[in-house]
Amino acid sequence: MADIDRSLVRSLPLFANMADAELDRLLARASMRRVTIGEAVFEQGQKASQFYLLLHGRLKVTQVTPEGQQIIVRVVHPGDLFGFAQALQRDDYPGTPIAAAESVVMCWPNEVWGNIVEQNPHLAVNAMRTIGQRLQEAHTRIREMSTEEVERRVAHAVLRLMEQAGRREEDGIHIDFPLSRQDVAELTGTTLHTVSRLFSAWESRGIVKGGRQKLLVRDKARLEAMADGNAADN
Amino acid sequence: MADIDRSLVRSLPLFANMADAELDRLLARASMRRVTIGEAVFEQGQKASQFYLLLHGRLKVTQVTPEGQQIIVRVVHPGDLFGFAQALQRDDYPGTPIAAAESVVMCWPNEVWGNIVEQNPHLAVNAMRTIGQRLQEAHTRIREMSTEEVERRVAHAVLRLMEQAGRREEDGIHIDFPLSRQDVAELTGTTLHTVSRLFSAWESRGIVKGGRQKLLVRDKARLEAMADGNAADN
DNA sequence: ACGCTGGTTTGCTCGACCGCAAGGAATGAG
DNA sequence: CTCATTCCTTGCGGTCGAGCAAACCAGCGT
Repeated sequence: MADIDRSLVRSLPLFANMADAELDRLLARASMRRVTIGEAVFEQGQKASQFYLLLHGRLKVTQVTPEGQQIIVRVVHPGDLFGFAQALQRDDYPGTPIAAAESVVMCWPNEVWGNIVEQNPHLAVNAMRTIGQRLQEAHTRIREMSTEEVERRVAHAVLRLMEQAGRREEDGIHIDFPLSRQDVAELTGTTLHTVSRLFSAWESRGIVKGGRQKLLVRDKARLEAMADGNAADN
Repeated sequence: MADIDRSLVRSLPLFANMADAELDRLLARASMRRVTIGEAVFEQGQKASQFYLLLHGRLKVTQVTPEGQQIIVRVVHPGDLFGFAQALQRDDYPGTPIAAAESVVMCWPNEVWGNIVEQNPHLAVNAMRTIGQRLQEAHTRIREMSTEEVERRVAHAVLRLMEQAGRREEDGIHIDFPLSRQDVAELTGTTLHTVSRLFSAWESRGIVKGGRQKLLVRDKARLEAMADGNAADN
């Protein structure tokens, strides 16, 4: 396998304060893979043999319930770890990461993890922070789903996507990967219909501008006001 | 401060494969504290200076929204770590752990964490597993809140409590700490009224038996059937 | 024993949101 | 260009569960 260039990952916070030599050693055992839109990196329930890092693109991690209902557990952004199942003490993957945009992932065999941690506690600490952050996000989501009604939840979700995947454009901030109404519904625990209705309403008030698998936030302030519960009609 | 006996924690999975000497060194830096029912170990938003381990008792970790709505983020059982805010890259505590029963906690100053990890990667790995498990539980809860209607969610929550805090009794399995309807509501994202109604209905069908801050599961199988969506009336 | 406090039960009403259904627009394939 | 697929919109009716209100009850302190 061809060597992987250090510069690809050097800037990631995960590898901050890791010596070049260490990093090279780590990269020597990694492999890379392209994932085309709609393709799954691995499948829920499959035996977990590797763990992954997203270099480029965007993934949505989905879970399906026994009844066939689907939800999006989280969105993976460049620089995020995912599929670290064995760190979670399980031998199968709990979800399916699907490429929402053309993506490039990097992966290591599971056994590497033990070595890494032994030799480089920094990385372990960083990884733990990452997982900790996930945990907090999850709790935030639980709190929102428990206490807020749909409109506010969706507003929050959109704002979060904006932070994580927003891209400045002439007339607002664009969510920088294909995102359907259905996706937003699965992120917020509602239905595609309700999301569509909400977006329509917001668009007529000039807060956002929608499109096929597209979303543009024009008035961040008003959206935040809504998310924070200020009724804010007009 | 008096020495803390190794036997108190030896059996915890968190400290599995940790040498006695190491463990003693760790315990030497720990302190212990009793928490009486209703008392908070620390408060949400407070600066995080220590991290904790629950030795005995039961805690419910609550968060309050800006609007004053309260939810229970999770229940802490003996042997669980909690308040590991700095591992999550934040300097304040995200929630308030309140004693639901008389409890004993153990705690360490934050700085200790770094040393521990450096000297004992095992512990880091174990801690990560713990957090990973939390994350999974959170995702499970998100999935349930997204896809299941209230009755099934509550059934799931009760079953989980049963696993974690159940105690065999003559005529069923008793949840071994004071748990109000309100608590269950805050765990499942519903209202005390709805929970009360559900429990009444279940009781009349012989599935559970309620009491003031008490709950006894008489027919686990039927409860599981309900949680799994089998309508199961009769 | 008495009255308080905090937990629980239960009825009623109403609204947010889901689910269905039908149609419309954008995109890609042949 | 046309067709098919996929995504989006919108109307309508039904319902689950929230919210309010009023009792009720158990346990505690005095």
